[in-house]
Amino acid sequence: MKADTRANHDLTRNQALVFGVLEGSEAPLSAYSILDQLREDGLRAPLQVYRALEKLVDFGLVHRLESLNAFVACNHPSGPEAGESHGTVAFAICEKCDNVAEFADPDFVERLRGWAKAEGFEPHSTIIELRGLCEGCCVA
Amino acid sequence: MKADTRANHDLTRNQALVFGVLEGSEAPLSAYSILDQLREDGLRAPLQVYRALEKLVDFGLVHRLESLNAFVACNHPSGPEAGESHGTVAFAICEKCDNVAEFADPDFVERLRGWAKAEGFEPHSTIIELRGLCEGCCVA
DNA sequence: GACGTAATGTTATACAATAACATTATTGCG
DNA sequence: CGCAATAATGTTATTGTATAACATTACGTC
Repeated sequence: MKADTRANHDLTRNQALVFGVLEGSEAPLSAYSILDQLREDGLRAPLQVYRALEKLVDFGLVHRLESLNAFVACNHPSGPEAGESHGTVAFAICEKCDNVAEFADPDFVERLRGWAKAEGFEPHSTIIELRGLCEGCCVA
Repeated sequence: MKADTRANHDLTRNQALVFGVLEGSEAPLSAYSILDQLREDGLRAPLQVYRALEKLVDFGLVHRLESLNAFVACNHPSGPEAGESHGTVAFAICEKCDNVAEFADPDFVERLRGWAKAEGFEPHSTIIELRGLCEGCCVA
C-alpha cells in the first residue's frame, strides 16, 4: 500500500506499538516515556521510537506538540480520515491535568493565510498551541 | 527598579551580554550558540545563559521560538515598550534564510480567545509559529 | 552593618534527538 | 523463482537542549 494515510493494520510492528501507547494515554508523552513503556516489547533505543513517531506524524495519526517536546494520538473532532486530514490544527494544552484539546477553525486559518499572502510568506506548516487551564481545572 | 519591563541599562551584566548577542544576530540563536559567543566574556556554563534568557523573556525583550528551541530579540513592529507589550505575537520563520518576522493580528487573537471562551479554556500563553519561506526566499 | 533577596559561578546530571553503520524484511518485476 | 530496490529494524555512540543542587557574591533597605 502506497497511500500516505494508513489504516491501523498497515502499521509496522514498531509503529503499531508506539501508536498503541499514545492511543492509550490521556496525556501527551515524550519519546523517552514511550520507550519506557515498550521495553518489555523489545524496544531498546530511542531511535526506534523516533522513527516510528516520524512515520505516524507523516500519516497524520500523531501530532507533535512543539512546546512540550511530546506527542499525542490524533484526536480530530472529525477524525484523521475526514476531509481536511492534514489541515492546520490548534491545540489547547492544560498545564494542570495535561489534557490536550485539538481544534481547527477554518476562519482563523484563513486569517493566517491572509497575513502570509500579504507578506509574501509561504507557510509549509503552522503551529498553534495554547497553554493554560482547561474547563475542569479552571473552576477547581 | 522593580518594574517588570526594564530599559537596557537596567540589565545585569549577563543579561546585557546575552541580549547584545541576540540583538546583533539576524537569525534566532540557541542557548548554546549564545554561550559560544560569550566564552571570551567569561561565561562558561549553559545555566548562565539560560538564566539570563529567562529574565529577558520575562521582560519581553526576547522571545523563545518553541519549534526551534531558539531565541530572538524582540522586534515588535511597535516595539516592546508600546502598549500591547505582552500581547500575543506570532512568528513567521523562514526555513531557508532563518529570518523571523514577528507580527500580531488582533482579529486573529480575538478569534482564538473566542474559541477558548466557548470551551472554557483559560489560556496563559499562546504560541503561533509559521514555518515556511519568506518573500525573498520564495521567489528565489 | 545586618538581613532578605536577587544574581552569579560551578559541577554534575537529566532529557531530547540524531549520526553512522550493519542487518533484516518486503515489494515489485523480469 | 530469483534478484534488485526499497523500507524497516537493530545497535552503539554522540550531539544538542535544559535543569538540579549547592556554594558564593552583590545589592537594597531599614
